[in-house]
Amino acid sequence: MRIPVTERRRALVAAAIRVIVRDGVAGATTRAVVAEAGMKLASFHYAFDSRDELMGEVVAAVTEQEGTEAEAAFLPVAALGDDEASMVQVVLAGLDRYIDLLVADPSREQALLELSLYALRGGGADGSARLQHDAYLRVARRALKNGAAATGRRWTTPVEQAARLLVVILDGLTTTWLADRDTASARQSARFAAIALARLTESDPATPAADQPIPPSSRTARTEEQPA
Amino acid sequence: MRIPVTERRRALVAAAIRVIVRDGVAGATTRAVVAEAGMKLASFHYAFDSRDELMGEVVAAVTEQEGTEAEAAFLPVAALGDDEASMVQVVLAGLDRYIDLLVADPSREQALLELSLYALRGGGADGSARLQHDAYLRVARRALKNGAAATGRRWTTPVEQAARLLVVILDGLTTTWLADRDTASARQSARFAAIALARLTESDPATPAADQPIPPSSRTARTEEQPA
DNA sequence: CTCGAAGTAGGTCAGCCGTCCCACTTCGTC
DNA sequence: GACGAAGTGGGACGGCTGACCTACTTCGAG
Repeated sequence: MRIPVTERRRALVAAAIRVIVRDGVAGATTRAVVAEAGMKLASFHYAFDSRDELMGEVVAAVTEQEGTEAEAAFLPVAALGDDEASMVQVVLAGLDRYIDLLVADPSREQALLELSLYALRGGGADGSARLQHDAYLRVARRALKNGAAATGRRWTTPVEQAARLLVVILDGLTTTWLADRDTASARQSARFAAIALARLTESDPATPAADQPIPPSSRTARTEEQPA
Repeated sequence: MRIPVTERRRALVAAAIRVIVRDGVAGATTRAVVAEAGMKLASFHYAFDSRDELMGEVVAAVTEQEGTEAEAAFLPVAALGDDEASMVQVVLAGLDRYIDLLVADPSREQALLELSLYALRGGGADGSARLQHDAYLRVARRALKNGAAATGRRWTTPVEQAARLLVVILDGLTTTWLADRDTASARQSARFAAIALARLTESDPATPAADQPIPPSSRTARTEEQPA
């Protein structure tokens, strides 16, 4: 089969991610990756100079796709009232949606963690671990801004700090759930975290509703979509 | 040199931990470990049946020693008043002390994370990852109980839930700081977390002070020991 | 002193790793 | 249809891995 280099690189990165999810970073040998991609070993070194180069692209690709997924988990918040309880619901809905993702595909999140540690140990020569973290921070900041806007509230603390706290919570929820697989407890922890985050907001007198005016009482809860 | 097997095992486990801290789990080959321990390869297979057996003991040893360290970080809390602010100080002092540990020896905490993921992937045939997590939970529960007792407060939420939240926070602080190395932000996150945890307590009318009666106003703050 | 057990030394084994290489085929271009 | 470039095939390389094996030394008990 004749495949242009660009597409072959893409296919190899995708195959590498699949292997890493299945067997871990240590299992992602050049042979395992090309086998997963249905290629020959020579094709690998035709598309990439080295395994490290492949892993670098893997980290980048995974970071990007994780960012968009996390964004999807946190973005679709229905506008609610501007009381603190509504803010709790908004944050909790996002956290619960993230836990859904985590429970649905645990080995994926574990692979992400392994990749972070790999990047941290200088695997990605540049500070790719830092880039990964920054991407999460950016998503968290946007999500928190949107959440506040949707409930007509504002942050009483710099959004950067709140966003970092959200990342801390997300990371903690992940590693802890991976260790004990206790979904109910994870949701309980998420509830506490949501309350804590919501307390960092107050009703915003300037913008009582979101940008576009929304009937303030019609669309209510509906955050109970039987999580597990 | 003639060394009894038991002690040789201990020495090899210690050497393995040192290698893992320095080069990661992947770098902990049998040869690297025996070189670190100043032994010959044959001595390794005389003391251990396989590398997996070694790694099992490494995980167990690290779990235990981490537990005692975390306990040391959280235990020495001076008794304070029974208001919420005091409770915040107590929790924050523990978190700050943990961050001190983290900043002082980052590669150690990273090694711990790598070992967790290794154990998670069935490296430790039994659920050794679960055991690790349970050990942390136990320490967290004890620390929170002591903290409440020292300030004459009680938990309005089951201590198990609060302890799990503390573990979530600890894990999150660790992974996040490892990614961005932003100590000031980490302490800021810890402050939010401490406030959130302290809110889960209330003044306990039954025991206005700790077990031993302590002058309720004399010893105050002293939690500002210039952290970093 | 003797003798078996405990521990040591050094070499060897098959297997997997990343990387490289050269002969081959397929393609686009003139 | 010729020809150089782009891409493929299969094998080979040295190096490192975990594991093993046999000869040797040292110890403690009798």
